[in-house]
Amino acid sequence: MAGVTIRDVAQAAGVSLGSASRALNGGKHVSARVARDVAAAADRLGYQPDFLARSLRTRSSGMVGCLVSDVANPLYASIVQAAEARLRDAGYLLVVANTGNDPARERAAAAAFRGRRLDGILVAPGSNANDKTWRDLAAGGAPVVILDRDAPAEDGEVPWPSVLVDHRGGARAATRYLIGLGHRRIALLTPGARMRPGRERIDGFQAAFAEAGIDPAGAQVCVQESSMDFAHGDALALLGMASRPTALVALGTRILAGALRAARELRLSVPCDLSMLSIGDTDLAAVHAPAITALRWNLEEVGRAAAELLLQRLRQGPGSGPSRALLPVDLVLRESCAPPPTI
Amino acid sequence: MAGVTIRDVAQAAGVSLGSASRALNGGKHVSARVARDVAAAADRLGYQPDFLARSLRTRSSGMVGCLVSDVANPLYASIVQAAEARLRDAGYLLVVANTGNDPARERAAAAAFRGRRLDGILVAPGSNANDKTWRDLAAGGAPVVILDRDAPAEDGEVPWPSVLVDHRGGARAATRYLIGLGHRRIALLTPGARMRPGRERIDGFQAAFAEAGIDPAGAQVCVQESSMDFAHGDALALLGMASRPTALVALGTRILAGALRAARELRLSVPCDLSMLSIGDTDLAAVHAPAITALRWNLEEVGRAAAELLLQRLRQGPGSGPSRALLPVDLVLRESCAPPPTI
DNA sequence: TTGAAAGCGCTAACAT
DNA sequence: ATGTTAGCGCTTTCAA
Repeated sequence: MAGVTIRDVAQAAGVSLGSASRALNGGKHVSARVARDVAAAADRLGYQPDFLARSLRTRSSGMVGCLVSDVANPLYASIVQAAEARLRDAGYLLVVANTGNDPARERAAAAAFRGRRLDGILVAPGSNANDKTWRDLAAGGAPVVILDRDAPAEDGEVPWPSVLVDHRGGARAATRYLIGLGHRRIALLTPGARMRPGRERIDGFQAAFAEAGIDPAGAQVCVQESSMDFAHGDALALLGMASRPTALVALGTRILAGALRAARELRLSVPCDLSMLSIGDTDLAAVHAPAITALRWNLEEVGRAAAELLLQRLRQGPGSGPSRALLPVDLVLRESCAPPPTI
Repeated sequence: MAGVTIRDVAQAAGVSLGSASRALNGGKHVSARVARDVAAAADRLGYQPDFLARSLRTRSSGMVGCLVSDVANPLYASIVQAAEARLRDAGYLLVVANTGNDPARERAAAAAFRGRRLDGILVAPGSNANDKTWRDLAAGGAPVVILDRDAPAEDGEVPWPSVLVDHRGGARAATRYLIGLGHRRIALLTPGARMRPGRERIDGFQAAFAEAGIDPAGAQVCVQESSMDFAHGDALALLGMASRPTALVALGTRILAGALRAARELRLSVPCDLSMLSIGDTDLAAVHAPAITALRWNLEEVGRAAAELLLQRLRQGPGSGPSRALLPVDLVLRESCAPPPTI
């Protein structure tokens, strides 16, 4: 059952090695009789082609790598899931590696990927520390698609294919909405100001204030790691201030949860005393009472678009097809935002 | 930079191909001078070994496959994450495939894994439909570790290595706790009665009733898919009954969320009117107000233990080391359970 | 210890 | 259209 080579099939079918190979693959330049006999023999013997050997010849492994900081993060999990689905349909296997945003681990993974001849890479770099690594990988012939991160600096050549989420537009719309409700002091709680998503959010947040011609001092940016305890402390401090923010915009599950807890402890009712807006439409936001108004973007679409961009290059070569996908962010109106209390 | 073969290294170091290979690997039967020269040459040329070619010889790819229904499910995401971490430390790459519990996709993935010569497999089968597939895989020399599922029937040979979670014990403890609080009508909302986790939970749930000598009619088992809308409808129906359950035990995020929403709509306050207990300690359970009492088990440990079981077999051969890990389930007491209302 | 040579299973170029 | 042959890059005999 196992260990049946194409040789055995050829022999059993009474044809040469080459004919068997041709019959098993495209089927071009093969007579009907040979095709039939080979197929029959392969079937009878339970022949399973050895992709490894094939890869060694064709210099293509039929595998794609995915490099993110942590697949257990729901943000990435959906991306990986969607990318895998699309790639599997195209016959590729997906290799995942968690980097924890550690440049050394990123490099190690890149080396492992190259050594296994992975055909392409989906990556969300944790910094620009490894720009050279990605450039080498791409130069080595494996297309690299960037996931919602800044692309490495150009060589003046083709742009890096990347899937970007319009965090800036989202933050701007959310802030504009709150300003429209009458809020003048709003705090943004987000992690990672160094990475694209955080930076763009802060940018959009501040842009909305500027556009509205409102005192920018009311736009509090509170950068922090994505931990509930930190968020809780920060929110507590923020809401304890003399002229406290009347609205909070908080990322994801942990930070949002910390902020909600702080509001509860301070006996601030949402949305009467405090408006709350979630960046990312998590289960928590949807289920909380009151339901939290949220910024939403399509995570599956990020993975799918990234896979698509990669497949395009895998089939048509580098530089083919569109090189960027920009995904919109929507504002989902719920019950957690209201005009600020009149003090 | 790229395309440097071991040949080039040997030539640059002025030694034979074989010597270079020996020097680059174990370094046994190699003189100090050769070792030094080869290392220097490899370094200077930026030699990157080709794992594919090596694999073809050694019949080992340095990769492990992981087959689950959906990596985006937080339950699996953490397992994958932890397994990847452990396997990476051991030099393996992790290939993931989502099966959606579809037997055909499971078989396709198994074939792809075998074709790529993956060294081992971590799998959570969606049914017993593919027992033969797993058996073939194992017979082909790739150890198969089962993740919290029923193992395929034995051949009378070595038992399948598997990592099991004590869902039965957990459900029993939770139910016992609710009974102790005075509840006599409790509903269990869980998906997948056909799979091990659901079956064991139902088992433990009913066992607790039997032990306590309570009318088993009070133990409502409500099997359903893991969707918020379904759960919401089911919970609504359940709580609208004349003698409604006074406590709900609900799985994970979606079902729990649906149940919570139903309770809110019915103006049933938790825990005064209705006790709520979560199977799985999700963010939602921890963050909800009131915080939800939950059954918790260590997902990372599932992945880590599975990787450990696999590595054991990869290194020592099949049948070596322990073949089962049984992980405990703890009851985390919070604020969502109280004695039933006196009607 | 070292070099030469075989071969892992396959595809592709070259004959026929 | 088919058979033959030459590798892909590496490890591993087998001699020396």
